[in-house]
Formats: sequence, C-alpha cells, structure tokens
Amino acid sequence: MKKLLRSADFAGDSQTVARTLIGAVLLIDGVGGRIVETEAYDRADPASHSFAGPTARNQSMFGPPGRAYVYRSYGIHWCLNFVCREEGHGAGVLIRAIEPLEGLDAMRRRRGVDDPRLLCSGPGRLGQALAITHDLNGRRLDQPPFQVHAADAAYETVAGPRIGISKATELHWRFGLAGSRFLSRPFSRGRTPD
DNA sequence: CGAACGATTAGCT
DNA sequence: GCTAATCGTTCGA
Repeated sequence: MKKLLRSADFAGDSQTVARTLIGAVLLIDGVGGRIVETEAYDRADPASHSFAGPTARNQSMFGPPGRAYVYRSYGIHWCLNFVCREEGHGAGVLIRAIEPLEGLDAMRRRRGVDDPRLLCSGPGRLGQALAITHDLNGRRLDQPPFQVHAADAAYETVAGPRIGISKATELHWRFGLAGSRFLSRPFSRGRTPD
C-alpha cells in the first residue's frame, strides 16, 4: 500500500522536502509514527549547521541525500535530520515531532512517561523515544533500521518561524500538520505563509 | 587552550 | 514564564 521513500525522493530543496514529509510515516526498528512537524535548513541559511561549511560534526549533511544527519543538542539530546537536495550541498530537514503509531510500549519505556502526546512531540523527545544515537548518523533512510513511508493522503500543512534559533527568524521554514495534537508547540493561527 | 553557545527539555514559580 | 542541566562543537587569543 504505502510507498517507501528512496534516496531520489530527498533530492528536492529542504523546504519542499520538509513540507512533503508531513504525513509520512517514520519507523526505526518498527517503532515510530506519522511525521507531524519538520523544519528545513539549507547551506545558504545562517541558522543551519551547514552554513559555515563542512566540519567533523556536520559532514553527513554534505553527503548523499536520503541519509540521516544526527547531532547532539545541548549536550543532552539526539536530534534526527534527513539529508536532502544533492551531495555536497548541505541541506537537511529536522524531524521535530511525530504522532506515535507503532511501538508505543517501547516509547513509553524509553521516555518514562505514559501520555502519548509527551512521547515524540519535540526533536529531543523523539530522539529518545526512537532510541536515536550517533551510530545512525550517515545511515541510509531506505535501509534498516529506517523505514520511511510516503504520506498516504494529502495532508493540510501550516508553516511558521523555526523554533530555538536566533538567526534567520524571518524565514517560515517550520512546517506542521494542520490541527495535530502532537506538535511540539502550536503554530500561530491564521495564515500559512511560505 | 579557554570560553561561549546552542536546531532542547523538565521542573518550578 | 524562567532557568538549570550538561557537554560537544566552534571560534578567538
């Protein structure tokens, strides 16, 4: 039924990929759910880890599209990105929240909470619930343990400013599933710019 | 080599 | 709403 996304599906620019990923289903070792919130980052983007060029940390952002870029946030959390565009460019999509669908018990055990809305609503929480660590950095998204299914319907998306950054706040490169209760934070009501 | 700073979260006021 | 926790990465001296 559902189409599995392959490397070529991540060849677009990060904004397009980020919006297209809303409604897709991400599983890691069979645990995961529907992507409801993403953020786009690009080489020509002061808020992006890739802005200053390749470094030891961000090297997978400059690798082939369709792979994972995993980084440590605030020395505490593991956050997951999908590399997109083309090899050498340095573009990616941060996966910020999913609606838990599969492996709820494993997620609850890893997170230590019961409320489904607190399992994967935020990049750090999602990383913990899906047991993401640095050993997934650079791994192909179309091979185990990853499984990314294309959205099975036309989901209505909303856009707004990205969260937790201090530069390029005027760009509305955060995307969400309209009306989802599993967002890390609500989107301001009204319009859907960009 | 030292220092500042996060693509965050949880807990308390 | 405000802040501590916590440490790898990055940049300047």
